[in-house]
Amino acid sequence: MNIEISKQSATPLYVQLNEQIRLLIHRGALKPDDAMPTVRTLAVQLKINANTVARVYRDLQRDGLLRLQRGIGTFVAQSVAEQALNQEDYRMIRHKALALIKDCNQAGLRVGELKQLIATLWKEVADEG
Amino acid sequence: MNIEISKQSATPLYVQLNEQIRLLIHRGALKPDDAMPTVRTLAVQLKINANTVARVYRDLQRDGLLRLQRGIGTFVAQSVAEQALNQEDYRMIRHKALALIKDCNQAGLRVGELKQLIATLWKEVADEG
Amino acid sequence: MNIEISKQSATPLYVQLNEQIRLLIHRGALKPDDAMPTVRTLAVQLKINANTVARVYRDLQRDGLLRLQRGIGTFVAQSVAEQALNQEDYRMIRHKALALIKDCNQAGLRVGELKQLIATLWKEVADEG
Amino acid sequence: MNIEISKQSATPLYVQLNEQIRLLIHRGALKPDDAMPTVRTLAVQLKINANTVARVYRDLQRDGLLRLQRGIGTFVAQSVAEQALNQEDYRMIRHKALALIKDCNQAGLRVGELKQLIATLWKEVADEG
DNA sequence: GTGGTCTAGACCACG
DNA sequence: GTGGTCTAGACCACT
Repeated sequence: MNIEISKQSATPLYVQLNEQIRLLIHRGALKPDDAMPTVRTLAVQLKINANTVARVYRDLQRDGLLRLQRGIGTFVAQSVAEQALNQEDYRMIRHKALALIKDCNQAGLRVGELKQLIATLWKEVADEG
Repeated sequence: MNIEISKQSATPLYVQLNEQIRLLIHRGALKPDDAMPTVRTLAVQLKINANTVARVYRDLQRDGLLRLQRGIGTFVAQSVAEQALNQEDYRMIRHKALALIKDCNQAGLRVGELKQLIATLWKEVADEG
Repeated sequence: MNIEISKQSATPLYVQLNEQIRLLIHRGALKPDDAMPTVRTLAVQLKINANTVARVYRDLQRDGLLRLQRGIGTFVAQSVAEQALNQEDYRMIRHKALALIKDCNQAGLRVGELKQLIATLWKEVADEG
Repeated sequence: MNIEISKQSATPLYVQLNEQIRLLIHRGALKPDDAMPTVRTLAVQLKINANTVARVYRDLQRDGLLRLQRGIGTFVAQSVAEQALNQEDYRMIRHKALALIKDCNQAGLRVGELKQLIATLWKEVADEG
């Protein structure tokens, strides 16, 4: 399932997990009607509490990305199909991100600074149009 | 001074501010012996509590990036000179980051997903080499 | 049979079904000795699990509204005759409820708020007299 | 503050509380920028757990009805002004609801049946247009 | 065994 | 002292 969570990060666990699943869905690694791991299974796997996983699943259901079925399980929603990137796009993004990361590493920037830079630039781009 | 903080972000204010100042120092926008705004000034400017700013200044002093002089003010440490990127490097990083952001925007990725991707890839790169 | 269940509702399925059948009985749509659909039939129709339907039938038998005859089927109890509203009364209640709902709709109240209001007022009325 | 919760109800506590606050806001009993009771205060008052209150506040913030300020408190959002019923409308709705409740009482309908009837009729009205 | 609600209580970020 | 996150664990609704 390839999900990883850092307990050290300043970013709350439930946000990390949320974004991670969103990404998996958007890049097509998770497809409509795919079964998600059960709440408890994923909790064990990530070594976090089941409530935290449940909260993320609930949030993602609210946003239309997952479908929770009591007594059955959790599935990727169908509405998600339109949002998926094509493999090409994702590979390019990943490639560029990797290059950027290597540059930062070499330049002595820490990951936090890069994230902060991205947050700032993202806002600039958004504000401009 | 060009510092911005988002109260909506899941990232704690003090982390955002910390990383932002680090970045300004590393990219050379803040140079050794430059005077930082006073705790209160910055607090007012960012509309956050002075304690939060003070905490960040303290943390950055502990890490050797700032120099607090009681009764006088706060200054960028001199030891910092070595860590500064040359303008060339920073401009390149910024440029690549902007391109990446535009790609993500076009592909429909949210800023959180990009940050998460970067966190994941950063970890991969670090673990490999 | 005209029974509908909402899987989205916060109200448990078994409560919804219970109340729905009670209402059908009280308003005279179901009369003494009428045959209820079999557990399985109703389960299929409502797209819920047969156990859930069975539980409701059992509860309603306990309350004297249904009569379960093993190997034959489920029937509306005869004792129920006394409780039936006359058609006049039911039509009036339905009419008033419809008017109320339209008002709420126009006023921008959501169904949950109306239900909550009714729960609150019902309690007030009960407590007073 | 006039909020009441029933621990017996089949409706989850957090839904009851959510709807109750929504109603107070819509009918104008809570106005923009009014301070809500603190999470812990309301929890004590209602004799429920603070997490449950916090969840409701969070949900209502997401829906734009409340504004949560860490370290300060919780306030009614300003965007809410447009949604408020005028007193006239609310009084009428309340009046009609009371009349309906009395009719049901007299006719021997239980509160659950009335709620179910309303849910059903509401859906009919919504589906028709 | 699946998701859902609720509790009690610890610890953190912020003012 | 305020809201926010996380845990551990109980009990419920549903399949």
